[in-house]
Amino acid sequence: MNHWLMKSEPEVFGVDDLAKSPRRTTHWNGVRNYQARNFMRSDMRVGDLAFFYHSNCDEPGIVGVMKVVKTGYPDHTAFDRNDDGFDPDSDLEQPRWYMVDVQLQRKLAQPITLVKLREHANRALKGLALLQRGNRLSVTPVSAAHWDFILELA
DNA sequence: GCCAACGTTGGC
DNA sequence: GCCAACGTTGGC
Repeated sequence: MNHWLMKSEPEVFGVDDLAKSPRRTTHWNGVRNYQARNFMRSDMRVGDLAFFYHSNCDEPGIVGVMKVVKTGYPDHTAFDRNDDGFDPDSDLEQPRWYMVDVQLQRKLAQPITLVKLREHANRALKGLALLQRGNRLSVTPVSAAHWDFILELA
């Protein structure tokens, strides 16, 4: 089983939105970066676990744990002219963008803030993609060791 | 294939 | 709102 970290801006779609979704499940649409897409399209498996990370907000950090419940399939919002993620170059026959379905397993009682994670950047969390200099990928892998360590911070 | 211009991300 | 980092675009 693989582990992941997936970013979302809480003002757009936060952990509370997921908690309120039917079956606490949503399709993770809107990823428009090839590397992040590749992770979703090719590497995510049903049963994989992912941290829900709030980005671009007052207190960036991990706020929940999700489970992948459906593997990669075409992101239909890329074909929606009225969607922010509309991509006129995406081809119905050969979709460019993919998404997965994720289900909220639990919302953390306390967020694990980016500040907190950074405290371990040079030791236990050395190499965590989220903490790499300049990293902007919205979907990144998390090693099993990092995953376990972060959960203990919760 | 190079690379300047441009747009986006996301922490601060 | 600022701006560093990075990805993409497109002219050459």
